[in-house]
Amino acid sequence: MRGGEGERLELQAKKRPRQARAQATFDAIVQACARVLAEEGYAAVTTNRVAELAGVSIGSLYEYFPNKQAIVASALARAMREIVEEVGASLRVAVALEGQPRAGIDYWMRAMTAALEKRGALLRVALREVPFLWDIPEVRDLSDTLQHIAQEGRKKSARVVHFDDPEASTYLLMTMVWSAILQSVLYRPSHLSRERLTSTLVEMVLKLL
Amino acid sequence: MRGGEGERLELQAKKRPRQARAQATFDAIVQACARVLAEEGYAAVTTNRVAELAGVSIGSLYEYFPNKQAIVASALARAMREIVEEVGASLRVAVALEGQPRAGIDYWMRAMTAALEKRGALLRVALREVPFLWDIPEVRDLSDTLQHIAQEGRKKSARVVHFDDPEASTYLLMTMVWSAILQSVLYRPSHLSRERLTSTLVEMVLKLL
DNA sequence: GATTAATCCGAATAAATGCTCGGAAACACT
DNA sequence: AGTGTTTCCGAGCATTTATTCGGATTAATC
Repeated sequence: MRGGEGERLELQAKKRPRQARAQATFDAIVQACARVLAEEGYAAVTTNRVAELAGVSIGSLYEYFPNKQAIVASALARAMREIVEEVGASLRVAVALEGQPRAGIDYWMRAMTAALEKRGALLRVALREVPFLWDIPEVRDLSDTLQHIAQEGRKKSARVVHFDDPEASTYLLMTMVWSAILQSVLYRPSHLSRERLTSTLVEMVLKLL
Repeated sequence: MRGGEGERLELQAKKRPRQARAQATFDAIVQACARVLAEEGYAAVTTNRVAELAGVSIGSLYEYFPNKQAIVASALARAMREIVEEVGASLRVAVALEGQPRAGIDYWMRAMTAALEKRGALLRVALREVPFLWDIPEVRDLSDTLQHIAQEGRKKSARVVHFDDPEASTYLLMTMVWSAILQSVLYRPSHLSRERLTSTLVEMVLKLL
């Protein structure tokens, strides 16, 4: 019942399922946890609720996870890996559109938006309510991973950021774009449509390159 | 003991302290709560802990607050009001520096950074761990308030954002700057100094105006 | 078919903690 | 000093909920 400070939490899954049946319950648990998180919030994630929704017994949870946090961590780590994969793939497409910078940037912005939008509810809860979020390796590394992706794109592209400090400006550009998209997904500003924001964002990025 | 979904939480203080003695305990409670939040995290905020640190009895807490959440809400609302005030004040200074846009932007960026930095630990916990954060009016309105401040600055200044959609681009610019600063305060990227980031940020903003 | 290992079950346990309530103490006002 | 109001106290109640454990059930292996 501790929170998110001193204690070292065990966030790894306990044991690998060996039989197919076991793999199914393992997945059911992780998936059920993700659903409760997204639909009911972190406070609703009780071990009993997750077990119930997964259709397994409470005892089975502790067969594969050392504690509640490890279940949540598994669910969130999975989502992060998916996001990184989608964002990375979209960058490769964008770079392939070398000839038309606007089209490339546009595609990339929209892909990032889609990747976050698809998991909006989950991300909202994760970022706002999960106390040990930043103890999850996949989350902690996300920022750096995105930086790598951005650097990679810059190197392969003809366009370059031309400011005094290329590293700092690349970092900032990526951070700003990512934050703006995330913000609009999480906060859902009512007076400005997503479409309007995206196209304006593309303009701004082009101007900064 | 509920979390952050369906239930309507009472986040207002219960009753106003009438005597000076009472005002002192009221303040002590709010301040103690802020300290526990910033130094030990939300999970450490138990009614007993706050009472202890405030040097009052547990019973006294419930004299002025209907529940635990109201105490946390009071502490955070106070911080938000202070931030808005500081950011607003710094904008007025920046606008007064009309002649030198670079100096004005620079001053403003640094003031925002300072305002957030000063409350870094508190903000980190608030944004990452407090489940009902967005039910607090002062927090919910923060984004809009910042938008107003930005619009105000734009109107009073000679420089204008020149993109197809002035409203969207102003919104995005403010969001991006705010997010980037907040991000760097919360995340503390080790490989890039605060100074480096700030000056680059100033460059970028100038380029977008 | 017998034996071993993996998986699943769920009532019971144990601990944490938000909050109440009856009464004592301090204060304001006459 | 007397009276009513405000403030303060803190042991105890009530509830929630993470986790255990002994044993039943099913699958793999010989």
